[in-house]
Formats: sequence, C-alpha cells, structure tokens
Amino acid sequence: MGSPEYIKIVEAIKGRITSEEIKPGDAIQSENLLCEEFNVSRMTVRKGLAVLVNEGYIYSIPGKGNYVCEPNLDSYTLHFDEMMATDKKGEEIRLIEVNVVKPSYEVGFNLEIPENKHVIVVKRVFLSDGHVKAFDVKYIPYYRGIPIVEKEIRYATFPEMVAKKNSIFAMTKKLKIKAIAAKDEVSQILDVMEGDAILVVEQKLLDEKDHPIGWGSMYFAGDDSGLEAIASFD
Amino acid sequence: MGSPEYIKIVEAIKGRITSEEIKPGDAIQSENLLCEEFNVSRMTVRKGLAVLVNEGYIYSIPGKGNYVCEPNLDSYTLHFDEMMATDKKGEEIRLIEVNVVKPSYEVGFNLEIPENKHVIVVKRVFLSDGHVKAFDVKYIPYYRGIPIVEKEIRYATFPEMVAKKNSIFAMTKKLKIKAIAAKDEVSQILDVMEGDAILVVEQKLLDEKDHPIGWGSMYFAGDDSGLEAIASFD
DNA sequence: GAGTGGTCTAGACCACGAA
DNA sequence: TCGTGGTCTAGACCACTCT
Repeated sequence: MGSPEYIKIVEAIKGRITSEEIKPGDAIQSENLLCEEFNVSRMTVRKGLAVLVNEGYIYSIPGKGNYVCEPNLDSYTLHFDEMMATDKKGEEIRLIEVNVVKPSYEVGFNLEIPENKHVIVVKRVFLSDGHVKAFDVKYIPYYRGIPIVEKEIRYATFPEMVAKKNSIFAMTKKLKIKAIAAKDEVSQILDVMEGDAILVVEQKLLDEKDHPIGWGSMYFAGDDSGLEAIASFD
Repeated sequence: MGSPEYIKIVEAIKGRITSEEIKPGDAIQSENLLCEEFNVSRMTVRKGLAVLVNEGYIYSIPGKGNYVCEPNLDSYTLHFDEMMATDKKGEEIRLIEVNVVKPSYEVGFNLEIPENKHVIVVKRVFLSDGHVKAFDVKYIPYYRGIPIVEKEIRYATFPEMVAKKNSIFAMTKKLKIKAIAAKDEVSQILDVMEGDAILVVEQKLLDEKDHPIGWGSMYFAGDDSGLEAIASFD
C-alpha cells in the first residue's frame, strides 16, 4: 500500500474499534507503544490519532491516555437551503412581497426588537409546473439605507439576504422543524385546505453576539416534500 | 496570552476571514511566510492550518496553496433520538407490540428483503402526563436466534435495537422528515382526529455495505413538538 | 528550477495523573 | 517519580504546480 503511515495507523485502529476488539471507554495503547508497533515517530502516531479524534472515534485525556468514544447515536447532518426547492426544471420562484413594516408581536419577540422598530418582510412562493410547492416568509430588522434589490432577493438564501450587514462567517443559524395545520395566509397561498398538514422549517440567524439578525419560516405543502439528514460523528 | 502558538495562528487567520480581510477563494500566505510572520516552525503553522481545515474555514491544494472556503450556507447538525421524547418528568414509554411478522410491501421494500422473510416489529408510545406525545414503529429483519428482551427494547434507541447484530460504529443512519395527515393506526394511537398534522421522522439504518438493517418511523402529535438543528461547518 | 503543500523524523520541554 | 499526552523545533525528502 502506498498510503501514508498515519493513514495505516488510522485504519488499523478503526478496525479494532469497529470489530469491537476495543470497546467504548477502553484505553488504546500509549503513543510510545504505538510508535514501536508501527515503527514510526511519535509525531506520525499523533497525526493518526488526531484524525481519529476529528472523526469522533477517540478522545484523549492529558496525562492519562487515549480512549474509545461512546458512539454518538443521535447526530445527523441536515442540508437545508431555500433554493433546494428549485432543483428541477419547470420550477420557478415568485417574489410576492417585499416591504418595510412594523413587526407583529411574534416577529418582534423573535428578532428581539421593540414594536416601533421596522422590519423588512420578504415573501416568496416556490412553484413547480404551476403548482405551489412552498411558501417562504422572512423578517430582517430594517436599518436606514439598506438597499432592497428585488432581483437579488428573489434567488437568495436567508443567510445571503442578511450578508450585506453581517459576515456570513460570523453567523449562527438555527432551525426548528414542525408540522402544523394549514390556516389563513398559509393555506391560501399554498392553495391547500385549512387543516392540511404542512411541514414548517423555522429559521433564525444570529450574529456573533447571539443577537437575532433574521427570523422566518418556510412552509412545504404535500406529503412528498420533506427533508433528509445523514448521520455524522462529532 | 498563555494559549499555544498554533491557536494564536488559528485565531489570527479566523479574524482575517470573518472581518473579510481575506475572502472566499483567496489564497492565504504560504506556510513558510506564516512561519516568519508568527516566528514558529512549519509544523506549528501546519497544526494551526489543520484546525482551520477541520473547522471548514480553509482548504489546501498541494503544490499551490491554502485557500479560504466558500461558506457552507446549508449545513446543520440535527440531534434526533427516540429517547429525546422522554426528557422531562411525568413521561413514560409503553411497549405496545413486539412481534415477528411478514413484511408489508412498504416494509419489505425499505428493508430490501423478500416477502417470505420475517421481520421484527416494535411499536412504542411515548406519554407525557397521560397524554400520547409520540408513536414509534420500527422494523428489523428477523434472524433465528435473536433474543427479544422486552425490557431492553422499551428504552432502546433504534441503533441500539440492531446493535446486537451490527457494530454501532459500522452503521450509517439516515432520516427523512415529513408532515403527514393523521389516519388509521397513527390517528388512533396518537388520539388525534383523522387529518391532523403529524410530524414524521422516518429512519433507516444501513450496514457497512449499505444494506438496510432497520427501518421505521416516529410520529409526533401536536404543534408544540418539533426538532431543532444548529448550523455546522463541514 | 523555484515554490508549494504533504509526510516524516528524532529529539526536546511542559503539565498532568497515578502510585 | 514515572508515564502520559500537548506543544514545538529544525531539519529532511517527496510530488506537485507554475513559469
């Protein structure tokens, strides 16, 4: 095998873990012993162990040793992005409202702003072959001088909408996923019966000080729309 | 500051990225220049860069340089686990069925097994102060000799149920999240009206060869139940 | 050929845990 | 006190890219 030494070490130890030769909570050999076993320097052993730490297989306690992790049974990676709803052909986004308004109680609460501070509201619908698939509503605190370029907003993801004011790198994002019964504006715009099951993805963006800089929801109609997530370590 | 040199390097470069001094796609100084700038050896610089690679800030191209990543706008970490539904007091899990049955078409399709091969079905309800909050149904291919210990199964997460046969470390897990209208068994067991909105988390477990080793769904009643996810890099 | 990142070595010193 | 992991150095050689 032409793979680097540290990769061989990673694979050897992974094998011992997945084959349950060593179990969660067990210590693995000390780094010096691994040096002897694989005939490499300590830095090479440590590089291999670093990979295993990153991938969630082991953790280390200074002064004691390296230990096999309890597997994370509950961690998943979810990809969500407003533009996911427009992958295929025959799909279209319509901007149905861009406005500066006073916040409702709910919006003010979630953006942590007083009632008299205005917010930008952006409402969009996502169509597939003429049928409404999703309805998206987003609120952003309004600052004087923000340019609202409709063309840019139409195809923007939520983080991109607020990126003018805040670096995308310094932003925290949170999702809440719920099922609700359609009513009022949501049922009208999605063109479904009141009471129909709707998947809601509520999104909140926070700046580096954990202050909200955006809040809103996307509503999906129909049993066929859904989200997918894949297990991940760490 | 008493922090290690490589952490100082990490923070310095992170600062240049979040302040947009260097932008996605830009190259950062070569490792040798960073050695001079921070007065450290190349291994120390590389250790810092490795951290930035792991955290999704930069990537490197051998023979060329290190570059700032386009930020991942759509990646979230979701924590899901059947036992999440039982955090608080006054909550209870009831095992309502454990059986060996022939698979329905849907179950056989998802587990990729023939009709004549049996499956174990596990049905549980999650109660909060006497009210049904969630209904969980899981299917596992049946192999002769599998012991079914009701006490263990009652409080087990799905990966734990199949862990007897397959190492938890060698398992892939996938989720699909949907909203459906309650009907039949789901509406009866959750004690809601037919047509009420239900959040469904469908789970599939795969072995190292991508063969299904478990499939099932958990149904959540009520607008208040939902899932949360937090943005993550990588 | 000069510069880049990727791998690796053989040492060193430190803070920490256990006996 | 001894072994452990955490940090760091000053070299080295390689494969690669660019000019």
